[in-house]
Amino acid sequence: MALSRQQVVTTAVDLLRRYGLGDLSMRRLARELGVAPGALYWHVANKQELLVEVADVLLAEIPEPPTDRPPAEALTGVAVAIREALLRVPDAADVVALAYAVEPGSARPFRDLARLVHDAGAAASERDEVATLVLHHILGSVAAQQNRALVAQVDPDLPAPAATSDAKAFEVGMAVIVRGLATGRD
Amino acid sequence: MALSRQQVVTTAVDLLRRYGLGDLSMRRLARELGVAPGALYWHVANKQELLVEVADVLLAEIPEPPTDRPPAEALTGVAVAIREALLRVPDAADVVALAYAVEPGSARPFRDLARLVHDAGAAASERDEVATLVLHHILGSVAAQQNRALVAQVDPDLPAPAATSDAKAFEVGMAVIVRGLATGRD
DNA sequence: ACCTGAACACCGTTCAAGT
DNA sequence: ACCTGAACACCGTTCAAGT
Repeated sequence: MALSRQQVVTTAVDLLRRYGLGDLSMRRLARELGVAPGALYWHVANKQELLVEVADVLLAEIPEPPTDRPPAEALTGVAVAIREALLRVPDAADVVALAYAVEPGSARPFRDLARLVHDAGAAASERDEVATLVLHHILGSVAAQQNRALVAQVDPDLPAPAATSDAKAFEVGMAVIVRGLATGRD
Repeated sequence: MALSRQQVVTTAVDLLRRYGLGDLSMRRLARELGVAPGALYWHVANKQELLVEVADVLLAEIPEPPTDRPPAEALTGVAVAIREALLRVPDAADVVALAYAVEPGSARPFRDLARLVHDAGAAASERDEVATLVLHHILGSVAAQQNRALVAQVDPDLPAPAATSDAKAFEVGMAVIVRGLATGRD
């Protein structure tokens, strides 16, 4: 049966999940699908477009935030949930950052962030800016942890990964943001 | 005369500044230096090590913060200065993020950030965590703006770059952080 | 409509051999 | 000590030609 765009994207996500961005090449993907490399370009314009599609799949899998908690707590909750979801996929931070450059704010988790930032007390005029700050904190935290793991594979004379202290550091940052929000309310 | 490690790094920085990360290949660098690709590997272990060296050069060029301003203002000042310095070099955010994974907190501008975060009222126990938050905000902001410019080259049917609104958004984020810091003081 | 074969113009890295 | 030549195992993308 004929190859489909869906199939290409799904297999790409699978490859990313299993081996990381370094092994997600158009040629490797074609091999995985039992097809010549050129065939992919009938379904997808180029690799960048494919990666945006991959990022959309990853973001769509992030659970929606519960609605029964106070706003500040809920905001930290989604931020942590997004962070943990991305941490599970190798190089997810890089892939999502690229997608975010192409279509900023279009993914659902971003819109969740913006809404909760507003509920947590931000002025309407600052909603998107603060949501972006939270997003940068998430992506930066995930990228740092994932890149550190990647570097440690090659260069094993570095400080231990210490994932729990990364999580702690992330929450300290979120607490500062939440406090800054509440203070800004008028 | 023989090639030196310094020369390799300096030429790499030059290539990055002029053409971006996409044209900073070991082979292109060797050509620029009038040498065979293999020669580079006598001076540098691999490309990753070279990029860390390149990042160190970029960070070393960032001016030191003035000491005559109130701490909160000085903190925002360095953050803006680091952001502007990195914005001038294509793909600087990616390069610095990689270096940060290898040697977190070793570069001088990072230490400046941590010191000013402390002066601005953070508990000593939260100093590095908040400095990291500021760093993520800087790198995220720079990466978003630079990747957006890069994408616009290929895909010219997107919203205009709007660099000034990026700068505004960055300062809104810094204001939230600074407020969150002051509130946390005891 | 969908895919293959083959090419084009590249990569990072290694390593025997030269000077 | 420092570098070349040549190779190894790859890339992303294009495009005539096939079915």
